[in-house]
Amino acid sequence: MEISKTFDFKSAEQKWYQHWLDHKYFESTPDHREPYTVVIPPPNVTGILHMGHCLNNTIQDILVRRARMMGKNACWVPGTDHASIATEAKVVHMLRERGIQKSSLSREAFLEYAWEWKEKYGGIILQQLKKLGCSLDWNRTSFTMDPDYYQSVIHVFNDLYSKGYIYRGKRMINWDPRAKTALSDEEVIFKEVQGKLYFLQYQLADKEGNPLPLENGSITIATVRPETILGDAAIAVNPSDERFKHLIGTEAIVPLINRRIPIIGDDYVATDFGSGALKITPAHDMNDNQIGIKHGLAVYDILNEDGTMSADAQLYIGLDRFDARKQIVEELKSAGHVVKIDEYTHQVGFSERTDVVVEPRLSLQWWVDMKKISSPALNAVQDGEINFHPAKFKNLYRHWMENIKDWCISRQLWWGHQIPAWYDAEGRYIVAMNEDDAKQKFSAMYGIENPQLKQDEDCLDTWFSSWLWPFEVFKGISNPGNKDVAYYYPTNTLVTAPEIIFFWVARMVMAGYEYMGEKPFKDVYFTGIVRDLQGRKMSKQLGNSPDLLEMIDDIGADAVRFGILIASPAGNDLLWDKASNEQGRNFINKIWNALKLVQLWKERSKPNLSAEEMTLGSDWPHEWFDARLREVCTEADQLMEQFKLSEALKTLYTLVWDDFCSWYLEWIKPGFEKPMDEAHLNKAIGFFEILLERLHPYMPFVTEEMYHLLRDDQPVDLCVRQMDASFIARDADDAILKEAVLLKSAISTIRDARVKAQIKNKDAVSLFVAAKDRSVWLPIQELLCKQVNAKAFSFTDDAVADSIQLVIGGDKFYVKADQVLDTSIQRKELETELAYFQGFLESVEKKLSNEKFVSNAKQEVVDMERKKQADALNKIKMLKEGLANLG
RNA sequence: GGAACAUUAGCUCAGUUGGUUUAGAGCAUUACUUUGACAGAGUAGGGGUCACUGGUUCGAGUCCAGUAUGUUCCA
Repeated sequence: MEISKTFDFKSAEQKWYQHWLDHKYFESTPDHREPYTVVIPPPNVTGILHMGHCLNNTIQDILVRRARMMGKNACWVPGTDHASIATEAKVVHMLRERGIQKSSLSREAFLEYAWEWKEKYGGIILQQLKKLGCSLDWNRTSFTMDPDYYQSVIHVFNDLYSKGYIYRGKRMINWDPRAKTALSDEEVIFKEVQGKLYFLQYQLADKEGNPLPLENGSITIATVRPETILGDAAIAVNPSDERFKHLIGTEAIVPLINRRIPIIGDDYVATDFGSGALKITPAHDMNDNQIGIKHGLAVYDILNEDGTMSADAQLYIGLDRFDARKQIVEELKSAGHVVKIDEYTHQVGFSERTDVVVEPRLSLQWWVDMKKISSPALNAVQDGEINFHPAKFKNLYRHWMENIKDWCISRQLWWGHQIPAWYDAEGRYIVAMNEDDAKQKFSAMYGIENPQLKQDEDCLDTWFSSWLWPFEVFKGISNPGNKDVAYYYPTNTLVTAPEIIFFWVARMVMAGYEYMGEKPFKDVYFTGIVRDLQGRKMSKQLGNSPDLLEMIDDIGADAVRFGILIASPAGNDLLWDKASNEQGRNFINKIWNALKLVQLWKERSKPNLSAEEMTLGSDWPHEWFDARLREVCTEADQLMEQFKLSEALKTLYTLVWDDFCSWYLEWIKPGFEKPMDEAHLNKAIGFFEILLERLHPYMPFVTEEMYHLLRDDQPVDLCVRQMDASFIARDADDAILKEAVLLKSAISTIRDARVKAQIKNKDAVSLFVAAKDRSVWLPIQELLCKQVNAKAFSFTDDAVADSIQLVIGGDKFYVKADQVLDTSIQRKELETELAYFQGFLESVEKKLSNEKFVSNAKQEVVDMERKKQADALNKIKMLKEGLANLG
């Protein structure tokens, strides 16, 4: 068959992915085999494929394809996350383009648009994963807002509530005073703002709490929001601060409203910022709120929903916060409280939606009491029931789990799972599965017939649904104990990014134990963050993320997979560069050319060659490659077990490029215009198939294509070919591996000597060996001569005149050419080498003459040093002889 | 502010309980050779006081302490 000059990835990718789908290779149903289950970290339904996905899903595909070829029932479940914030933003954007305001719509109408958007644009990313070659079981595609999934989320909320694990509580949130809504942290955009830092003087109070005149002492605080002093509950100083230490326990007076507030000590206060004294406003600052809780301070909420001053502020009631700021500064100035005003640049949060300054504000939210469900999840990782790769994340996980904070699960959004709580007009509420259930429960609890109830407007945090993912994709909650969940759960490996270890991984572990009584996965592989060459995280904002689909189109999915993986050390971030794709493409080109060579041989092959036709008599190269293949595959398997995917691929890369292409194929190559022995050829094809099989999980398309080109009657597709476990299990033959090491080094050394002595390639040389053990050279002498263009090989006991002397494997080698040798380069080489060994010998002898070393070090270490000494001495002797021999 | 992790050749990284030929690989780079599988291949070379400062030890890239820098997560 005619083979194209290069691999045509475009047609191959299209052809083989469809072929695999047609043959249902990716579909899994429970059977007698051991399952290997992976659930995809569901990408946002709004998402498009970027480099992070590429890395993450390439790794999963490698694991899944490998498991499939190793006799497991591999099941990789695809799906998407409804991503409430991101999706709602997209929908709002779409509506705006159509001239519709979200606020003008009812919840139902808005959700209709949202579903319309989801059906039309959602899940593009799943189609893109096909381009990458991902072997997902598409029949199992899940979505976190599928009807069953939705019900399961509601069920879990009810269940946790009834167990007392969910409660309502006040929390500081980001408030958008224009939209009159809470914002998630992700919706707050921080901008650097040139503002003013006001230094304000508070009078101190006497024992009765009456203000002392300013001349009798005062305390100065610094603030950028002077209007908030109306909400002050305390002044805090650092207890180690000599300037203020003595004031702790006394009181100060809030200017203008004359509120008495305590002066407290807290380590939180930075002594070198502002004046060193910090006003505490628990209702309007995140950190102040924490300090307020810690010290049991009063809370004065001075702002209304729309950002105007509230009655609690006492002054400027109904005035906008910024107007209030201007006025209060003037009043404070005239009352003599302003010490100075500095220019000050700081970060201010703005609403992504309305671009107004966000106010921190206290509000009622739903919470999960994490301490109640976290302990099995902590233990599972500590005890190695679940393994993290790399293990360093275990510490991070433990630290977080031991200091776990309650989880705020309500979000002021519509797209998502609506919180299943119903309220009456008086604010009494009930948690239930649905409205009827709620009415019934409410009547029973409060003794009210036919209550008028309204469901909570908010929806649940997206993670409150995705933490059920590993079992709910198998309907573990909506259809408990079904065949699928029993078979596939717990899953095997989760591949995800370390930044969501708390948001997602830890919570899945908790949910797994809470609802399945069992861990959700055995291993967690954390990928690195993909960065550009400047070390910046790849992101949409920076625009430094390459267009993945364009890249696949350009260079092929296999090259992209190779490129991202080879650059990806286990657990470290990777600096990705287009050049690694090129390395992938070059590698594909290399194996493609190996195929072309084998194809060429096929055309010239015949059985039972005559003596003249034969280039190579022995089977030695095949025996060696067989042993080498097993040795390297074992090594690669071990690396895979340790989740060192990148290194495993490097190992196979070297096996193919060096051992197979550079050595093995060269060794069995027939002489110019000579035929190929059919038996040799079949051996080579057999090895080639195993190499393709090993590479398939990493580069599925090119390997499948080549596998079929290698033999047109393949009994199965490579995608589902089963790796021969017994092949690997056999121990590699050590003797032949050692012979090969000797052969390779002999070839390299002699080739080097030929170059240095400027012997032309076509000029044959004669080899003489003064061997201590002649038998080691016998099996490899034929190949050695073939590879270095030697016409004769003989043993000798004496030095050979006018030759180049080399040392290979401890034996003296003489290379003799027919023409006069240029020995100048050779001489220089020998002298450099001699200097090296003399320096080396010196360092070894220094060590050995150190009595403390000889008496304290382990015997074997000392012996090793003695051996080094002896070897070096021997080497030096031979080098000197070599120099003498050059004349 | 707290915590975790990292720092080894131009780049990306290995380096297992401290000793295995005066630090290894891939990519990149340079020189030479070759052009009958190879948008190339072969051979060789250059390039590192293993971030810094101390300490433990006969011996430290490896262990300990501190410093610096970077990254991430949490505030």
